[in-house]
Amino acid sequence: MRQPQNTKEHVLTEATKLFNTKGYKTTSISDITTATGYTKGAIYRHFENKDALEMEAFEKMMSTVFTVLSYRIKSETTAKDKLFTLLDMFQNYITNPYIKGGCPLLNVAIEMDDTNDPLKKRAQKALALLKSSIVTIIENGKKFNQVKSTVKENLFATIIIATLEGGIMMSKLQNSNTDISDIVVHLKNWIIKDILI
Amino acid sequence: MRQPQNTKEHVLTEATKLFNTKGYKTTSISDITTATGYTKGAIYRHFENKDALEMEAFEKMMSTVFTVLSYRIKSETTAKDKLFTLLDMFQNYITNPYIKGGCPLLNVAIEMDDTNDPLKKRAQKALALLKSSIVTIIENGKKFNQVKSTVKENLFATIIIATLEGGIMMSKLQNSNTDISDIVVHLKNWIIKDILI
DNA sequence: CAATATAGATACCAATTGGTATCTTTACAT
DNA sequence: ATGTAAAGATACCAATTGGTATCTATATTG
Repeated sequence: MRQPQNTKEHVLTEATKLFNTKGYKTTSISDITTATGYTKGAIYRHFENKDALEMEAFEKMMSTVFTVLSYRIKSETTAKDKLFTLLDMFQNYITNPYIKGGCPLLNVAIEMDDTNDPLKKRAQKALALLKSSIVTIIENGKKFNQVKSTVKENLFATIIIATLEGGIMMSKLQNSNTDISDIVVHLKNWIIKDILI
Repeated sequence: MRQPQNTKEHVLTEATKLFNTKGYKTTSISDITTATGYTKGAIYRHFENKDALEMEAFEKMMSTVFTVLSYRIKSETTAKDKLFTLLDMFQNYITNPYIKGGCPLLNVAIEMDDTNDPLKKRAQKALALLKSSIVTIIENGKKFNQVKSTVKENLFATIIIATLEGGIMMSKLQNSNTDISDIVVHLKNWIIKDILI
């Protein structure tokens, strides 16, 4: 009864780390008890079951990342600055990680193969949200004559996300940041050359 | 004693399917016994342990894919045709899969977090091989005046792979082929516009 | 200060895990 | 046809899995 809210947060924080590095299904409850120092009894008081813990952990990661992301994007005024901020955040997420283990979205997308997995459905929503925020930047950029009218916003968003996520995969596999860094530079050059007016 | 070679191949084939969809660590030996109809005794006669099975399964996937890939690339003469063939093969691997579950390289890269995991090391080699075959295409393309001399072959290879793999991830997450298809079209246009002479 | 509700610890559960020892069956060489 | 060696089946193992029932300790409310 000491600080239940604190306990839950602590469990969630450690579980998040483990899920994003070891994987969701391969992280056991006892992995979490040893990481937190709490017992099963404590964990199951705060989470109905392991699935619920997984979901809350993923949701925590996404919400923190999207909160910062949307704040930073709103702080910028031009389409260029908004896009570059987004790219920088992706790069920074890998080179100077707040949570280790790479992109949570990518990790869930690869680990969950079952179409009906609630976690997969949640990840689909997250991807859609990320995509739509890029689409919005382009749409507004067109309005204010900062982005070429020929740019297809949906395709653009797809390419940006795919290239970043692929770069994250390569960096993760090779334990090196060069790939994701090179890719961000390339995407910036491409945006300047072919996207912006 | 019926057909030991056949049995091993059968086990390997089913294990491969399971590993590439369910995941390596989350696929149990009994998953494989039910998929093949064989018993544990049969499996452990052909494979020293589960790790060895995982490794052989991954190696099988990579070797078949690289065999076809290098054959097809060699069949083409120009840098453009070689690159387009490679892109088409990636797209086809997803839209009309020989093995379901997406790219084996991507799957292993995300699932294996332990740097010393032999499977991860094997995947690193596979990525290096894929990269080098793209680099070679560009190098030869330059020699024969088909590719702009300003193209940085290593960066080019990184971008191609990252974008493809990211597209595969997106298609896998959304159970749709539109992303990977759109991305292949985009990469072809980019190659024509900025890479080829 | 006492009563109550609840956070967390302990001890268990059946099911499943990777793995092994052993038994049976089958193909093939003699 | 028969003996042998290897292929595969059966039956087990300890360890671990997610989960639960219950017990204890503690913070808050009256």
